[in-house]
This record gives sequence, structure tokens and C-alpha cells, in this order.
Amino acid sequence: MKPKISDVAKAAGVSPTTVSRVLNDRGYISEETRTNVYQAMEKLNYLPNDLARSLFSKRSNLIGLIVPTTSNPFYGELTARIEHHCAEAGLKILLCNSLYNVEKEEKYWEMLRRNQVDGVIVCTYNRGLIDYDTHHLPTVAFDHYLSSNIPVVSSDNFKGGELATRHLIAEGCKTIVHINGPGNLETPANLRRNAYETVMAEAGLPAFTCEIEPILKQESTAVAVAALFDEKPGIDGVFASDDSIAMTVIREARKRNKTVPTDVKVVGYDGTEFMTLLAPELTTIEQPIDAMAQTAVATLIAQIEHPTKSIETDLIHDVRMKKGTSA
Amino acid sequence: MKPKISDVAKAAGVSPTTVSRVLNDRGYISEETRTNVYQAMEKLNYLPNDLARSLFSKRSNLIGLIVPTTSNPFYGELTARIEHHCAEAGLKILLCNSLYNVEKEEKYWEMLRRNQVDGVIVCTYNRGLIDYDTHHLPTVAFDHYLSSNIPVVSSDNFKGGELATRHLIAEGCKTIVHINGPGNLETPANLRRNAYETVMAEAGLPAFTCEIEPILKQESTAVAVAALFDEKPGIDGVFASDDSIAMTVIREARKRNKTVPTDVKVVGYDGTEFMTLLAPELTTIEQPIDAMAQTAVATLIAQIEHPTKSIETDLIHDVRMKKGTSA
DNA sequence: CTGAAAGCGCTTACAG
DNA sequence: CTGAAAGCGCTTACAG
Repeated sequence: MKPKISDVAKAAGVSPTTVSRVLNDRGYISEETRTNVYQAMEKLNYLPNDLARSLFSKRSNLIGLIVPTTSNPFYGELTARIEHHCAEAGLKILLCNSLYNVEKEEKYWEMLRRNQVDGVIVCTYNRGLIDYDTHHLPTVAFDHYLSSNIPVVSSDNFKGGELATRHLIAEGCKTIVHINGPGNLETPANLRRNAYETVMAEAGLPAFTCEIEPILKQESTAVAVAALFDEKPGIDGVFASDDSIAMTVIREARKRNKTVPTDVKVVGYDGTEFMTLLAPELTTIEQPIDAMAQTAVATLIAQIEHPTKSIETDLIHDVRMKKGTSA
Repeated sequence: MKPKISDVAKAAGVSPTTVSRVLNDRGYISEETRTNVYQAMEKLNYLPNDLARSLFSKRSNLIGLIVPTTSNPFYGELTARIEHHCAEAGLKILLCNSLYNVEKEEKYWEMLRRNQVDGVIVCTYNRGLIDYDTHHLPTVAFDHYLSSNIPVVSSDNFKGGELATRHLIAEGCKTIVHINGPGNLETPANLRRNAYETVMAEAGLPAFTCEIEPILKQESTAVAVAALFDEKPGIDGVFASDDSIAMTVIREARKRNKTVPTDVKVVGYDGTEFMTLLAPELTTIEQPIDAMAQTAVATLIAQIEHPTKSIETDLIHDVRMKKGTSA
């Protein structure tokens, strides 16, 4: 059986109270006792039971993380960064892949509450589904508005949209299309589209936004992009709302014997490590993923530790354009 | 405050014992009592505290998952699939990104033990570092040998290596190089290399294996691949040990004005959803990631539920070649 | 059919 | 400087 505190106490010839005190470095303990206890712990290979500690302290140091799916490298990287910053702060991640499925997400919320998580970081859309105000569980949202009092971490989507669109215009594109996912519509990511449309209007160019499904099924994106090229044969510029859509556009263009960037220029969004490794030629708007992860974790910790203190709810992070050769 | 079982008991006019019994559907309860209790739970928005339950039952339903990093889409997808199968079985995932760092991994193991996980799925190399036999925590390894009695889930690496190499030979390649990561050397993935070398020898062709760093830093792979092309200008076939290396090879070949597949043929390994979406042209050896995830979870559950029963320790999954246009 | 008691492994006032 | 007692929220023999 796993040794417990009373086993250590027996081995060290002291009471469980004393063992607990050296464990938590609380109150006065003679050096000798301390040494004995440490030796006993060592000998028995004792590790405290965090479940029992959490039950008493009402602090689990557990954080729920809800993402669409870690299969998508953007969320895979975000998950890794969030987990990293949590680990630094002594917090552990309970991972939930919602697959953009509302019922799944509700089940995950219940699971997280049963497991007494100290807080939740959510990256999926579910506005109104969960009663955030009632449950008053510390929460941070990622690129989604959940409720007026829940902080949202996002990149500067408007600026990103501006940078991308202005760049395409500056490079001489006339028929510039924006490709966006419907999942983005009630999120700050929608600002990318607003910026695109605003800049196009200012330049006196017609805006055309193409909405496609979130990337869960394989072929849908490719099919939608092909249809777009059929519909708008004169396309010479594309601002895609994420890098994998941008890559699909580049592939489709090549398939049609259009050269990138000569015939069609393409700008993506995200700039994950993995895509940078895989496709350094892609010009993209880079989100500072690590900084955003860090902010999300820090903001969540602030809420957990100062539940009453009011907090900044709009946590926007600067973006930059990473120039490749695709635009 | 969160309602507890005694609050529900009070509201329903029964004892905590009775509430617990309806919660667990144990023993006889009158329909009336049951209804009252359910209504009280509903009214108070009661959810049981799983920490307390776990403390009593000595079953946390928590599983530790140690991967190098979910930033890498292969592990991102594997993580998503494992989490999915765990969720189906009522198990929750505590996520650990070891970044191939031994000290980090040791800390994670301690954390997982403190949190009373029921089992661990490990995807990193650490043979000998953790004393698996002493801790006797149910464990399943993914593509790594940890200890003689720990089951290993892997793809049929030898067959994969054979399929890839034979295909390149059949397509007429003469100067075929294998690119592998050193991290693969003490793992079943090393069989990919053995198969490559065996098949090359059988065909009377010289084998040349190029070892590169695991993909954590951005440029290293690209640099190593460029060096390889310098060293072996006559390369006409490459079997890469993963798809992102394969893509880097394709890029480097194009940069040198070599056409793929005319001048150089490239076969990868993994075949993740994401890569299939992003680069359907890549010919690759596809690992059945979902099936492997399912096996890992099922095997872990078997160990947890039947600790004494001996288990199959070599869980090899069939692979197939997914033909693209790159080879 | 239902409840009082003891205990899961820990911690913290409170005595001494 | 150290220990006995009570309690965190739950469950399960054991009575009745």
C-alpha cells in the first residue's frame, strides 16, 4: 500500500500532526525532528496525497482547459503553452476537447465542477450555454465573448486584418477575397473581417468574404476554396483567417497554374511554430501565442486569488506581419 | 458556498446516507425518497465532489498523459484521440508536456503520483529513469520500451519501413536516404531504420541514414536537410521518419530546382489528419492513430481493473501506404 | 427502507 | 516545540 502520513509518523516516532507540520513548514519544529521526518519520508518513498490536501484546503490547483481539439496545431501549440505556464505556477491541466460540440462542452463543464477545478480557460464558442454568472467559477476566455464580466484574451484582430489587407493592396492586388470560418462570427476574430471590409472600402475596392466550415472534416476546406476560385477567377489576393486555409489556397492556385505570389498573393493568420517550420514561405499575421497563453494563465490566477478584485476584461495582444514569399 | 451532501439531505428531509445511496443507486430506496432527493439536488444545483469520492474509493479516474509537446501535430492528434477514448470511459486526462526533458518528466511523474492518478500513458523516452517496477502504477508506453513488463503501443514500424523503401526502389530510385531522429534510436521506431537498411541490402543498394534532432527548434531540420542535399547531390529518393521532415525535404528539393517526384521521390511517416489536409500530395506511411489511442486506453483500463492479470505487452498496429504524388 | 458511526488522508486551531 | 481532536465531503458496513 501507499504510505500515508501516519506511516511516516510511526517511522519517525512522532505524531501525524508533526509530520504535517514539517511537510508544510508550519510552526516551530526542532531540527532533529525535522531531520527524522525527512528521513522517514525518504525511506518510505512517501508522497502526500493531493486529493486529501485539496479536500481540506478547498484548492485543487486544477485548471480546466477546453479547446476545440489539440489535433489542430494552433490549439495544440496554445495548449502546450498554457500547460507550460500553469506548471510553472503549480497548476495542473485537465484537458477537454470539445470538438465544437455544445453537448460535449456542457458535460465537460460538469466534469470540471465535480473535480473542483480552481478555474477554467475556454477556447470555444458557447455564449449563453453555460451560466457563467451563477457558477462564478473563475474563467478566462480565449478569442470568444462569453459574458460581460469574463476576461477575453485575443490578438489584435482588427489590426491583423488591417495589416493583411493593406499589404495586399500595397502589393497591387485588385480582387482581394477574405476567407473566414462561421465559427468566427461571434468572436473577436470577426474583427479581422471588419478590418478587411473597412480597408477595402477605404481603398474603393469591393469586399468579398467567403465563409467556410471550421476545420474538422478533411476535404471541406479544399472544396470550398476550389469553388471560390471557380466563382472568382480573377482573384489576385487572399486574406485567409488561418494558416491552414491559406495553405489550401496556395495549393489550389498552383493546381490552376497560377503562380504565388506573381498571380495570387496570400496572407494567412496565426503563425504557429509548426507552420513556420513547415511553410516558412507563408506571409502571415503572427499571434503572440506564448504571451497570450501567459496572460490567460496570469489572469485566471488573479481571479482565483482575488475573487472580488475587478479585472481588465479585454486583453488584446499586438500582432505583426511575418513576411514570407507568398505575399 | 457550494452545496454539499448534507445540504441536500436537509432540503430533502433525509440523512446524508440516504442521499449518498440515491446518488450511487445502492440498496433499497422508496420511490418517494428518491424523488425528493433528486428534486433537492436539482434545486440546490448540487454536484458531488469527486475529490471526496476519490479519497474514499481510492480511484481517481484520473489518467496522466505525458507527451513531448502537443505543439507537434502528431502528438496533438494523439492527445486528442486518447482524451476522447478516456472521456468515453469516464476517465480524465492530466496533461503533461515533457519537451523531451528528463527533469521535467520526473517532476511530472511525482505530480501524477501525488494526484493519485489511476494510470499513466507515456510517449517519451526515459528508460530507466523512473522505477516503473517499484511504483507499480499502471502504465502504457507509446512507441517506447520502458520496462519489460510495460505494454508498448506502436505501429508496425518494420513493415512501414519496408513499404516505404520497397516503394522507392520499385519507382526506380537508386540513391535512397533515410532521415531519422536520434530520439527514435531506443524505440520501436528504430525498426523503421532496420527495415530500410534490410531492404536496401537485399536490393544491393547502399544504405545511408541521416540522423537529425527531434523537432523542437525551428530551423534545425531545414539546415540538416540542406546539408544532406549538399553531401549527397545525387539523391533521388528519401524515406523520412515523419511527415514534417518529409515536407522539409520536398521544400529543399524544390529550392534546388529538383522536381518532386520526377527528380526526387519522398515518402513520409505518420499521416495525421492535419498533414493530410495540408499536404495531400505527400506519400506517407499512415499510422492508425485513433486505433492506437484506443488500444492504449483499453490496455491501461485492463491493467487498472485487473492488476494481477498478465497482459500482452507488444501491441503492434498495422500500417498502410497512403499514395500521394510525392513518390 | 433509513440513519448513526467510522473512516478515506490530510490540516489546522487549540492545548499543553 | 509537540500531540489529540475535529473536520474537509463523501461512502459503506452495520444496526434497526
